[in-house]
Amino acid sequence: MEQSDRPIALIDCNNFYVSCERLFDVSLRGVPIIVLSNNDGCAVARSEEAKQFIKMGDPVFKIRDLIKRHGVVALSSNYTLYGDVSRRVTEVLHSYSPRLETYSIDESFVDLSGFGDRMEAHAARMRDAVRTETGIPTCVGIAPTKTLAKLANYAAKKNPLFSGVCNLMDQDVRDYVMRRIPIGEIWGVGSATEAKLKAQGINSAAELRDLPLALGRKIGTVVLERLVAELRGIPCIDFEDVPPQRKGMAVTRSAGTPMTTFDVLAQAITAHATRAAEKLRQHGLVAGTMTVFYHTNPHKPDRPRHSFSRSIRLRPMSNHTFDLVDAAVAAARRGWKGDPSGNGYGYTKAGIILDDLLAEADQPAMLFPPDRPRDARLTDALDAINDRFGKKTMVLAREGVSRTWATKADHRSPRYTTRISELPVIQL
DNA sequence: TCTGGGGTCCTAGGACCC
DNA sequence: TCTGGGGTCCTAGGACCC
Repeated sequence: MEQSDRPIALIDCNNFYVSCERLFDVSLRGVPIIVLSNNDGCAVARSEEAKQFIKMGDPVFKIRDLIKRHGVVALSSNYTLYGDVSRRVTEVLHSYSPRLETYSIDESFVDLSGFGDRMEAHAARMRDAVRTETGIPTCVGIAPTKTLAKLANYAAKKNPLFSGVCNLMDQDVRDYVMRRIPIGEIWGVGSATEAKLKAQGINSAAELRDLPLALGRKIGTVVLERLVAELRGIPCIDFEDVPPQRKGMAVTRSAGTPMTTFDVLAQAITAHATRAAEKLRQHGLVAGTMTVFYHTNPHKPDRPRHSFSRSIRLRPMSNHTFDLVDAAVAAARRGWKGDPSGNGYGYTKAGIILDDLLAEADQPAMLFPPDRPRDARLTDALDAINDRFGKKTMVLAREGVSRTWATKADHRSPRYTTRISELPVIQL
């Protein structure tokens, strides 16, 4: 297989969630900031200042001292804001290349073929435009494969010499950089693969690149073999400027208080199934398979543990709230192991996963389709009311109103809330 | 002395990503 | 006390079939 000479750019926003927060609050600039996950459970984004002493994914309760000592501002996440800023960034990028793949909320691959010698200048202009028009700082990596573009982007972020744009189309520059990048930083090398490779004495991106393909497959799977090829400049991961049909979707939540009665669990399952059906309808999809699961806290191995998961075929395929809720609660009941004596299990997480998704219009015709105009009108009314008056204006009675299962953010003790909000803020 | 072989489909679980 | 949520892809192994 041949090395590619077609340049792919990866443009990645710096500390995206943090940068979004700083757009609207100048007092956050220059101070260490972290953004917390949904439940205020762990740090999912860090400013440069915070990266010095807080690791990605650190649980908040373990870093509370560090937060206090360094005057870190800890913010709950605001996904609506990040989604909107992301859309604006993508809009700007689109004016710089017709061929673009939005890879995640803060990264896009851009096809730079046809720019010749001007590709670096073009990338720099693109970066300036995003900065000027949205306020978000970015870095760009350019290389012949996606994996190398990711690597280039990493170098652009780490080494100020690149001034935000690292071009690895040149073999010598690429080799220089790859000899200095540890394998753990490579896109597709997680902790398990990192450990296996290190055991074989492979520590740098350059060493992994030089691994024989067959050995790559032996140590890992075909995935690692492809990764080695990508590091050699042979593209194995397609450029997807048309987003493929999504295969599944999920609604899962941790419970603020462990769920010890079936009633409470059923309320949570009802809420998640309701939301899952809403998501399906929003995307114009129906699902053919639904999986219900719930489990106790896996971080507490000394307590009674139980994990339940069951998949159900939905026939006909459906996006009706009632179909999903009924099936989900019935399935959940079959796995229930709680007992009223007080020795029951405390379930800390529950969720609904939908698979075999299909556009509503492509649904196979049934010989005897169920006649349910009433259900359809009901869900239409439900969506209309919740659209107009806000989420959860109308819910199934079964979901209940106590929401004892809801996440900590909704059910946090007053003191805890106070402590988070009283974290010191340094004003410039 | 000694239980067929080969194909497909499905699912659970692992690994990885942001 | 307190550890996110939502995705994708791959593989091994069981069920089933002829």
